[in-house]
Amino acid sequence: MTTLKELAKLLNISVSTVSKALNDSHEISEITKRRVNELADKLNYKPNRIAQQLKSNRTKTIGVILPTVTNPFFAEVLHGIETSATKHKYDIIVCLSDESLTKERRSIELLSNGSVDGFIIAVARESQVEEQTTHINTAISNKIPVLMFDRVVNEILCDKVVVDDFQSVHEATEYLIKKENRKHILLVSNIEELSVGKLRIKGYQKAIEDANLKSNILKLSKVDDVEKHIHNYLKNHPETDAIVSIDHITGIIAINMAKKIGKDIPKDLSVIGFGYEHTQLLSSPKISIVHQKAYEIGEMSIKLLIDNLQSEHHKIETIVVPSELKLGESTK
Amino acid sequence: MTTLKELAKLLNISVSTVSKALNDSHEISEITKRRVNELADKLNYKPNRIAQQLKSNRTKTIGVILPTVTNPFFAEVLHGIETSATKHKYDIIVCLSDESLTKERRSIELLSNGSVDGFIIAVARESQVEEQTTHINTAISNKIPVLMFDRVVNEILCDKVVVDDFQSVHEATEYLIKKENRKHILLVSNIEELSVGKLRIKGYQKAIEDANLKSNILKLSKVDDVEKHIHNYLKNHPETDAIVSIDHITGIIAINMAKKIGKDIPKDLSVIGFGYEHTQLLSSPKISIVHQKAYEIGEMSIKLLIDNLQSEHHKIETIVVPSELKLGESTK
DNA sequence: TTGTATGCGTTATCAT
DNA sequence: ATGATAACGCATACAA
Repeated sequence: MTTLKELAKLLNISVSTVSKALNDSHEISEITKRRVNELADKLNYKPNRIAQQLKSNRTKTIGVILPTVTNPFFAEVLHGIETSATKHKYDIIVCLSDESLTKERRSIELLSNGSVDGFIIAVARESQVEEQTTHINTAISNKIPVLMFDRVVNEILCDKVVVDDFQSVHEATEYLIKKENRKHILLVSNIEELSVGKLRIKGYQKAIEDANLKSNILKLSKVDDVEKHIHNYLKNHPETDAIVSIDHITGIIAINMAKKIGKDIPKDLSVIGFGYEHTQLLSSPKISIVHQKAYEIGEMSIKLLIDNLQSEHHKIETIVVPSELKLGESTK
Repeated sequence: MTTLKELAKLLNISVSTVSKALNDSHEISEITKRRVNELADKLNYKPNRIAQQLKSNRTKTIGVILPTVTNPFFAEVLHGIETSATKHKYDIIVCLSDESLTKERRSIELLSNGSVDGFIIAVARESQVEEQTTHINTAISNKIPVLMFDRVVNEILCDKVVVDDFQSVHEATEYLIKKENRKHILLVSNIEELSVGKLRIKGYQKAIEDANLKSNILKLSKVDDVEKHIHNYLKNHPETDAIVSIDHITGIIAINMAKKIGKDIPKDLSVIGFGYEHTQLLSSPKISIVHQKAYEIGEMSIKLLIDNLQSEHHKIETIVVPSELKLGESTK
């Protein structure tokens, strides 16, 4: 890689003159500027980023810590983060916690040595369930700003970007009750132990209670055979006339199982799930979804964190990104 | 952040002594080592990574450039990359090209200033279609090693990790012909312009020709209404008794459309698609898939690239990661 | 207008 | 066993 020193030697001028010329300083004559720039172009000179970082004590890099990236929600958030970061001339270092507290903690510690200017985190399932989050506070007290999204720890004071979990499921459930006159609405969930899962369930329960209906919740742990459980439930509860899935997969399975049993969707049974971009393509009839604005969540996260990094007096805030009920063909 | 200088001042010794003590140099007495380490622990000292990078002229960071991360294949490859990189004590900077040549080129240029020690790239659709890949060669000639995976440019000499695209589809097609005695096999594709798509189609054609059958290919461009096209094809070609999908989405749609028409799967019609982890959950009956070892591809990519970075005389090679035909319930 | 000197934090070489 | 000094590449305060 070409350095300032090399350019200076070739041009028989000093390093600082070269530096100033390249930065278009008013101190330097137009003629030297041209000489310098021409040679720099010719040798494809690029200022060494590491040296700039050391000098400025800022990396213009953000550490992004995600539980997983195979879940399309986090993948799409990452998309938003990457695009927005690039626009602001920031790089991102990505770490995956695999839902493990240990990996999450290690990643934060490893990057807390000047590698990044700030963190964007969605807390690992394990960290959230066990309420072990001191490592996040450590980063903050080390003056490394943190922004949390989606999976949030209320006790930690930092910027947050969240989805309207309660509101969106409440709305979806109310839609089924009021617009479709459904009476026996099942909620299926495989994420009830997460903060977001709890909020979504509460949204469902509120709508159910307000309508004096009975709450029916089918909790499916990871290892369970989801297909079978849903199938059996529908067999044993033929009165079920609507299903709300609070994740991006069980809704599709529910549609498949209902069809198998002979239910007509949406005549006999409505289904609303969660989803993103291509989720609706994957079922027939096309599933109705609560569409989380994952990309926007990523965008907002970067925007807020960078404001924190660059503004003199940044004010901590929590932004709620509203979801959108996107009706497909699995509702009337 | 605590620095060597601060430790030195507090202990009334020189910076170099502190540095050597922390690096457990034999030159330093046990007693000073202990004094230094104790204070370092107390103040939570961590060597500044940026300074180390400048000094050593190595970042221990790899630039990963992906076309997208919402495609579960690339998401899972990224998972493998991240896990393996962490194991080798490397960080990854992730850039998404969004299938755009311009973005891909810009990302490479931006990171070719000392930010990373090497690149892992899956070429953007646009770069591959337009055969514009000089930016990749530029990186290589700048002495920044490059590894390409999945979407590969044959003309560029560098390490490669690829899937057995030809072989896997050939095998799947042969399975349908020989084991299931299928005679009218349709191939559906929305990626025929990619190198991988072309290879997969060739694998299909070879098997078809060898069996003296007729080749039927349904090419679906991105914007098309995939559901409708598949539906119409099946209506107009009722003799169709098997479908091979060479992506991770049209196979599921095909199953749904076939059921809609009244076909019994797998009695009347077999379906084999491409897929990963949870793809099989999404259809009923569970789809049979060519399972690409995406995680392993990521792992191998890191391993090979790091070998290139660290070994004295690395030998350029191409590794083929074999896929696995994973039968579900959509085949007999 | 140009050049010299200094420092960012670390490590390595060379005294003492 | 410890310390002084230089160097990585860049940017800037200060000197000429």
